[in-house]
Amino acid sequence: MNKNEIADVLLEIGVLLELKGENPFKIRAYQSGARALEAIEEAELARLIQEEKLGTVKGFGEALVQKVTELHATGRLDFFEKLKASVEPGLVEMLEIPGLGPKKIKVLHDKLGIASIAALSEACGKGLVAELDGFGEKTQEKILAGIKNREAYGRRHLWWDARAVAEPIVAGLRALPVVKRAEAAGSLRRGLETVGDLDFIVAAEEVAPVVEWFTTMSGVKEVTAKGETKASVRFESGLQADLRIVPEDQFVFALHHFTGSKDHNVQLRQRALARGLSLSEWGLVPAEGEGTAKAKAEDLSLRTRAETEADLFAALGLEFIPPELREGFGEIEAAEIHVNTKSKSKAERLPRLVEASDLRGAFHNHTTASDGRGTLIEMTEAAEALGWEYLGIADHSKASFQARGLTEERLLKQMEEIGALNRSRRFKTHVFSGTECDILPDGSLDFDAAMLAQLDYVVVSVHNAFTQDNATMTARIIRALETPYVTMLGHLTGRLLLRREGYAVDAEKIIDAAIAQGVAIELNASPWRLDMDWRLWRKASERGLRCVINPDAHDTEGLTHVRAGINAARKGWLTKNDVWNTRTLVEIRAGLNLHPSRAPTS
DNA sequence: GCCGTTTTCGGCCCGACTGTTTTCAGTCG
Repeated sequence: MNKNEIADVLLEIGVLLELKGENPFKIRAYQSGARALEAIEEAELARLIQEEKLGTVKGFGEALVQKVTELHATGRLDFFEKLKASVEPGLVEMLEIPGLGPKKIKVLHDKLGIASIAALSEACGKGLVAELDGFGEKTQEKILAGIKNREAYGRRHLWWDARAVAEPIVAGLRALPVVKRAEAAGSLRRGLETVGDLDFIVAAEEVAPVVEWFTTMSGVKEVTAKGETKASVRFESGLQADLRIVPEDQFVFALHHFTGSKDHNVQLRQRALARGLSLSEWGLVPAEGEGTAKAKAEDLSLRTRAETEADLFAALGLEFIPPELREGFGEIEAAEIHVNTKSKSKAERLPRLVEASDLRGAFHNHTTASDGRGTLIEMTEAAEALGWEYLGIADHSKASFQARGLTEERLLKQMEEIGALNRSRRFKTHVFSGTECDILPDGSLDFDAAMLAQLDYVVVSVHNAFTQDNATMTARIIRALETPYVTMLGHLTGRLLLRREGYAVDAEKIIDAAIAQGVAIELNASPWRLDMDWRLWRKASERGLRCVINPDAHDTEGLTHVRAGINAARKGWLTKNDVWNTRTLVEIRAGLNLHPSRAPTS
């Protein structure tokens, strides 16, 4: 079993133990074990198990070492099988209903024999749930509403779509006269690829006008809560938005708290405690002494002052941690301020993250020649408007028939057009001639070497036979990477967020092959791809993998998707130096090793 | 189940909200 599969088992064990009413700290141990596992590389895990050193990794004690070792070797775990058999599968699903946790589910199961959402819905309809001890009419109604909402709005939303909703709201809040500060928090601010709901934190002199504006803004379908300090609304799309209003001197603490992630917050609070401080959304105060943290936070003399999040981190001996890194994947250790920073290796320090303004172009873009909706001229014009020094055109190859893939003849014709456009000097942006060449099911390419050699660069991607097994697909892609003239691999897994799982691949083997061949892997910035996943980039980049952020644009608007790619790159700890298309035109030309017939004209 | 500059036991992040309750348990973020 590979490490991700093992991590999934540990998480599932956590859920099952929760339903059994186990000690919450035991459950947390399984969850943090799963998280720690995700941060280890496959080969590293194999080595640790082989050398019996897994126990030296934080979070793995005797019990987890034994379980992980067994899963790794045999793919089976007796403890897990027995546990699974002892819990009705329908109960797991019931956890997804808001307001229902393990305790209530246990009562429902023990007293009414309910073991599925359907049975629960029926029991609520008959009024049986309201009669249980600890339940009531309100709870019953809330459960019914939760079941209905789950069907209607149970899904997450693309970061790109959520951002489009959130940006005007932040602008609108800031424009209110009583508002001092306003920010979007939550997973949106962390740049996560999908977002559950929106969180807005506002510092204001008066609450009522802010709540009024928020609950009556356009697009609001339903006001789900409206109180003294907060309000919640739901939009037509099903997206929910929460507003929290705090006094100005608490703004930074609330913003940090609601930006999360949960793991990051837990770790930061532990760090605070180790320094005799208590951190909450109210402030940073001494942990010792009388009264709650909230009460102490109201005493200005006790509270650490923070104008910015940087102040908050500094009070805990840390550099500012950009929101994108706050996932609990080692950012706090990396942010520790050492008197002698040379005592930390590069990998242990907080990186200076790549920024949107660092990009000077991109390589994977389509035109009307294949399935794009912008012409070569339109796309170049748009790239110039973005200030790009270069634009790579990589239309589909002939095997992608459904996308009007180009034959050799059509591709040669397009190369001539691009050459003519460059020579005309109509645009400041230089256009590179490339292809998004299909990787055929056996790993050979859709164009032969003679054709590929004439291009400025070659992107290779999988567009068919998605159902091949992991080993076949991995070998297929590696064979393609080993073909001469290949510059970069397109979308590693072919996933479509919230719609389709990626095809099965061994990402680490492919990364190794790419590094060995000096081939780049793309970070496909299309908001519904963001593939290769940010969770893989940090390690891959440390090992020397070259990243290219490509929008995979199918129209002029699509070029702006690089912003989503920048987000993902930042979440993957990438610096400007790690991303190839931050290089200048001159550097890129040198790096492409262009065919003599296509030598630069300037 | 994990962990230790109070170390082999007794802790484990913190607080709000909700609904059901007369003092709090469960859930959520």
